[in-house]
Amino acid sequence: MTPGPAYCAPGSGARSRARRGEGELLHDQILLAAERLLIETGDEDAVSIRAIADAVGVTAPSIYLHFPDKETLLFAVCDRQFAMFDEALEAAAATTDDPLEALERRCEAYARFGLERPEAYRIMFMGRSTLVNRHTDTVEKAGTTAFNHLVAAVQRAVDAGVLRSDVDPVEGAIFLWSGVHGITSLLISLAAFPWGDRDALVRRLSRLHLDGLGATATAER
Amino acid sequence: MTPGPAYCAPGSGARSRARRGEGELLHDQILLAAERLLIETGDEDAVSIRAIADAVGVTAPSIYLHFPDKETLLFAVCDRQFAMFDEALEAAAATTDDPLEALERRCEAYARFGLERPEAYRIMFMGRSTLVNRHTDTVEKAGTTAFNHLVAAVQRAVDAGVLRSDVDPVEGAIFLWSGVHGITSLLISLAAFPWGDRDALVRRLSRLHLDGLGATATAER
DNA sequence: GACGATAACTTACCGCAGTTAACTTAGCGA
DNA sequence: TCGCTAAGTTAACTGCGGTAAGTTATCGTC
Repeated sequence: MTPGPAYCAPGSGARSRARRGEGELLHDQILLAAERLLIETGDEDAVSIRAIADAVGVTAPSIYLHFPDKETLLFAVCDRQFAMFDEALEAAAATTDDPLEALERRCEAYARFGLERPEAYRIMFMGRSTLVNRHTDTVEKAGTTAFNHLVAAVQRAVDAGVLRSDVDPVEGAIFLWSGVHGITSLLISLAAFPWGDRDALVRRLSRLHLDGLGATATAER
Repeated sequence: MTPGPAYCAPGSGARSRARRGEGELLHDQILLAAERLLIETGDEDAVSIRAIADAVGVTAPSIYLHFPDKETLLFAVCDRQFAMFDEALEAAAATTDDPLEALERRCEAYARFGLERPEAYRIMFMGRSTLVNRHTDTVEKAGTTAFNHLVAAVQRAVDAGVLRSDVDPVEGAIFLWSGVHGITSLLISLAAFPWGDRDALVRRLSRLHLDGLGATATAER
């Protein structure tokens, strides 16, 4: 919004032209530089083509040898950041045998992920639909596997009799997803609201969501 | 993102300079034109200072006689769009005497509002926190009253014995808010996801949320 | 070991964006 | 009628995403 000197780092300078057949090197360096800029500034707008090029030590048009446009580049950066998304959720769920506890830990891991990479999360899941739609492949890659895993996890909880037996696993998954996305998204955007302890809030809300699906208290609770 | 001719309408042309003391006229015309652009294009980026100025029939710098910068102008537009937000939720809740039903209708009205004004909703509740924070006054004006009303509504439901008695009204309100925001936000951003019938989905999810707060089935259910 | 094809860039430029400074014009009171 | 000043305009700045055309350096080949 506000103009002004956006990139100050005079470029690491050192970069020399890649050898023949190694043009893809720049591709990766661009991705890394853009990722670093996005994380450090926490501001999508600060990640300009020129800033990225400068950080890599190359001129702006060179970016377009490897990415068709800035949008695609940004989504590619987010794709990298989401690479471990599903794995993180699966890993969190795998830390317990209780299918209900597993769902809770999945929710907590989801929120943690979003809050650790707020700009990537915003770009992927909180953008204009016209923009997000233009990169359905990337967004689906980030979300579909995790969503299917969530559906399966809900199914397991239903099968185990710790959720109401009439819960449709897909609807239950949408319910949990929208719930945990809701709090993650609000925490990202309305950081100034008096949320109190974020982790505790996420835990309590996750538990309330599971209650909505008829969560049965298990022995150790 | 993609450059190109952003505003085609050659301006209604007709506008003539305001009389002395009536400079505020332009202020309102700018707001209205910006609002119209935002709604018609459904694209925040299409609402450029030049496009607004052109629509009003004035030159770009004139905008700055009435708004310090584009951000403030955009939030002022959203403020206008949110003017009826709380009223809409209160009106929806007032259509029933059942405090539980009232909460459901409140949730449905919330989602309906967000889906009817997606860009305003996105700017207010789904933006970068740094940006949203710069306009806390506007965002708080839009949200605080409605939130307090929600807290009171939860309290009434608890008092009526249709929600679990140990539900903290503030936490319950945050739970409902994040839940309905979650689905609203996802419907806005991930329009391509196979949600099925949106209204029905919102209703079912709202009901599930209330179940999470221990909603007791009332007679007519 | 010169040579030329071509991969890997750079230079120069376009139009649009938000914003500012300086200038002009029109209305009103004295 | 004069001059103050509110209500604008003109011209310009910098930075942005993106393109077209030119350059340079590396490589296989003769």
